[in-house]
Amino acid sequence: MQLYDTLTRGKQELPPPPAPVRMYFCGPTVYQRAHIGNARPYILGMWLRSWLRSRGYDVTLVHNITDINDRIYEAAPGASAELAARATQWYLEDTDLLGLGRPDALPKASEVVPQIVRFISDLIEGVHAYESEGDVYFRVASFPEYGRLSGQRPDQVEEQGPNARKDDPRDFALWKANKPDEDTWWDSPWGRGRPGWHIECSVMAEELLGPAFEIHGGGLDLVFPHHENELAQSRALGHDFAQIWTHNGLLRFTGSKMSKSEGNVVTIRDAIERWGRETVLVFFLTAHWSKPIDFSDETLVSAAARVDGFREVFRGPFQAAPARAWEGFEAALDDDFNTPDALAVMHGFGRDHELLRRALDVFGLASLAETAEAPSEIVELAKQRQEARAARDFDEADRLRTKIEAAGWEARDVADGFQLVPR
RNA sequence: GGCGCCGUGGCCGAGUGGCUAGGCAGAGGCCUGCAAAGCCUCGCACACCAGUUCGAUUCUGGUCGGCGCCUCCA
Repeated sequence: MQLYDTLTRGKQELPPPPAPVRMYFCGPTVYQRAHIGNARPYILGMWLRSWLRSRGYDVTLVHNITDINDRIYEAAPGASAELAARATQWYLEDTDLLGLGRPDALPKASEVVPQIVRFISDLIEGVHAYESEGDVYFRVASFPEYGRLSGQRPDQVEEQGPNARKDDPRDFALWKANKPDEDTWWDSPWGRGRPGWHIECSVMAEELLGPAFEIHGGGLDLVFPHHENELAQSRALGHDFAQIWTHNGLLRFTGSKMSKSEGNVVTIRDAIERWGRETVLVFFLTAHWSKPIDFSDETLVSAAARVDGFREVFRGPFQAAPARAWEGFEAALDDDFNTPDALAVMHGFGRDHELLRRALDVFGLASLAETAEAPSEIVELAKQRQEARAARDFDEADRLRTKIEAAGWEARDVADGFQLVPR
């Protein structure tokens, strides 16, 4: 099993099963309803866990929730904690709609503040951090490896606005002194304040997975500065931290990135309400996880057609796939979790219900194998239609078909009678 | 200014130094009372320009174009 790793810019091999695979995926900042782009790392994490477990790995997936952040203070002056709690609930509800279950742990930044304080204290004890008027900053110059993950050179990074508290404009905040309009804070050796953005992830990951773990995931837009800084903080303390960094491509919406600041947002709920959870999942399956993907009517319509196609397979007779067909599926996913390739293999399963069901199950799509039972009154109409056809009264047969269709079912003639399929 | 990703047939999208990706949409046919579903058949694909090579969509360099990041965006 290998995965593309941002740090080494190449595919990295995982040790063979049943080795432990500890995964940390960066989750959302909770201050409003999550958009469909936020779902990508969540879905990727859940799918990877599912696949690796079926391959015999001992998998632990941690997916964090950032509930301390400027955006939250801004969005709910005087009630930031309440908003964070509510938006956390929204996120859980919305991702639950995808039907993939939950990660093994969903830690929140606000629950690990004491550990964060300890982590920062350790950095100050070395040469890597310093206190300044109630803030604490990471000293980028103290860490020669800085920039390896993102390829950024600290001296080339765009000039920031002046901040007199920093020794060097490239330094980043580990702890921020409380401001008058910030209604949530914690006490610390440096006074009242709250953690900076990046430190929480280093702490939560190491808290739950240890100082060295296998996979760290998140959106491509987090490579710099977020993940670069996480890596710097942890390595500066001598921790190995993540071995493989998986960064998922971003969703595009009418050409540009879907993001809250662009205002071109479709929430997870909206997407599922409009397209259904299966179509949304298949949509994500159609592109490799590391590549950008366009959220458009065209791509979703195409995904919906594919969903119908899979459902159709289970309505027809069983026919065994060629020998070794499953191996192709395994090979596709073992090679950098190539879901578009796996999808092509799945189409090659033909009418082998068993194989297709097994494959769909990896992605939480086993529901596509379930065939719907028509209500008795519809079955009755279909029987009447069969009689009309037998009597060669085709006007009556077509009238009944129209009636069946109006009730949401499609009457098909098959060799030994009829078949009713939801429309 | 710096860093990174990407350009494949109408659309989506894998992949490979020479051997059919696949799906969606479309055209024709078989089947059907008519359909639907299914099955069969079909379409000069690899941004551009050089180079390496017996041979490049695949490697190298450049050009053009799209996208992302540059200290609180998944």
